[in-house]
Amino acid sequence: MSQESLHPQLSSIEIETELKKAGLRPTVQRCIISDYVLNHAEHPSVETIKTWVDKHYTGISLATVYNTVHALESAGLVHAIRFDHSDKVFYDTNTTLHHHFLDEKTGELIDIDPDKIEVNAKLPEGMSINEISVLIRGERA
Amino acid sequence: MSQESLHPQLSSIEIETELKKAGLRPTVQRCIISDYVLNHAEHPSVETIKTWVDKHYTGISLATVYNTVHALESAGLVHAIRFDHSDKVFYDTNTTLHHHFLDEKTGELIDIDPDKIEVNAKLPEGMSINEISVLIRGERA
DNA sequence: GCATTTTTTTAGAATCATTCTAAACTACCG
DNA sequence: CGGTAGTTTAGAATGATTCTAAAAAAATGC
Ligand SMILES: [Mn+2]
Ligand SMILES: [Mn+2]
Ligand SMILES: [Zn+2]
Ligand SMILES: [Zn+2]
Repeated sequence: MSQESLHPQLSSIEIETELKKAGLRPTVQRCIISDYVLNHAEHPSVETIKTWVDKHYTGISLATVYNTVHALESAGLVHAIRFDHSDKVFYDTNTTLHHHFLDEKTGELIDIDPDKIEVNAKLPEGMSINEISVLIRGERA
Repeated sequence: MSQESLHPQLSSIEIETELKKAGLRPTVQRCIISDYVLNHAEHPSVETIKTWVDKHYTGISLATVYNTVHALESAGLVHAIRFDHSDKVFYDTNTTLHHHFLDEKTGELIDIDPDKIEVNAKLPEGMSINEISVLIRGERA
């Protein structure tokens, strides 16, 4: 199974649809940012997004990048995640439960399908589980 | 097995010893802060530490709290950790590999002994594992 | 002990990520 | 059109953290 199967990419047309569905006007800025975040990036930070946007377009403000990721988050299209190795927030396109592999050499963060990781927890009495997330640190050949 | 068994507490005397062993002078400020962090707190943030310190002593600066947790971190006596639910760094006294349970009601973060959680990962070719950490979100009765 | 040197502490400034504000702009609607 | 609501924007504000440079304390050497 390829990596992409975890991240079904939306076409540019579908971006507009998703934005509208979420009650957001598909403005030119939102479409550009959302297309990058939802279709082309993996776990980007706001800085990553802004850098990409600046390289490909002109005049999109940092405030709009923040506004847009917040809007996408409220719409449930991305999740905000944090890791020990950075003080930045990363945005995860994959909003279904999954795990992560952090390549400690490159800093790359890779999704791991939940059925690739089996977790068996014997918790103390009275602890109920809502969600389990696993972070594996390692290296890729 | 009690929670404490995961966090062998050092006596106040041992704090001085640990600081010296790490090449740090056991100054009064460092002893106070380190005793709180290593013996009495669990996963405190700098804010938590400063608040506690201010309540029990006078004239210890925020800069010294930062300096001290950084010194403890360099000495390997604590680990810095971050979670999705907060933009603050938390300091973990338990420097051996272990997992965490986050009580989503109270925000409390509880250590889970690694032999209470079994993880079985089938990673793609070429990914080697250095470390696995599990975060369980849920509620305590 | 006292002078010298080194380490530590400190207040406040600086930085960095993020959020807020308020004004300019754009889209939609009657 | 003209009004209204939604959006973008620059820059200010905030909050966590780091830096700076000077004062204080501790160690060292006579
Ligand atoms: Mn990034
Ligand atoms: Mn705290
Ligand atoms: Zn992911
Ligand atoms: Zn812990």
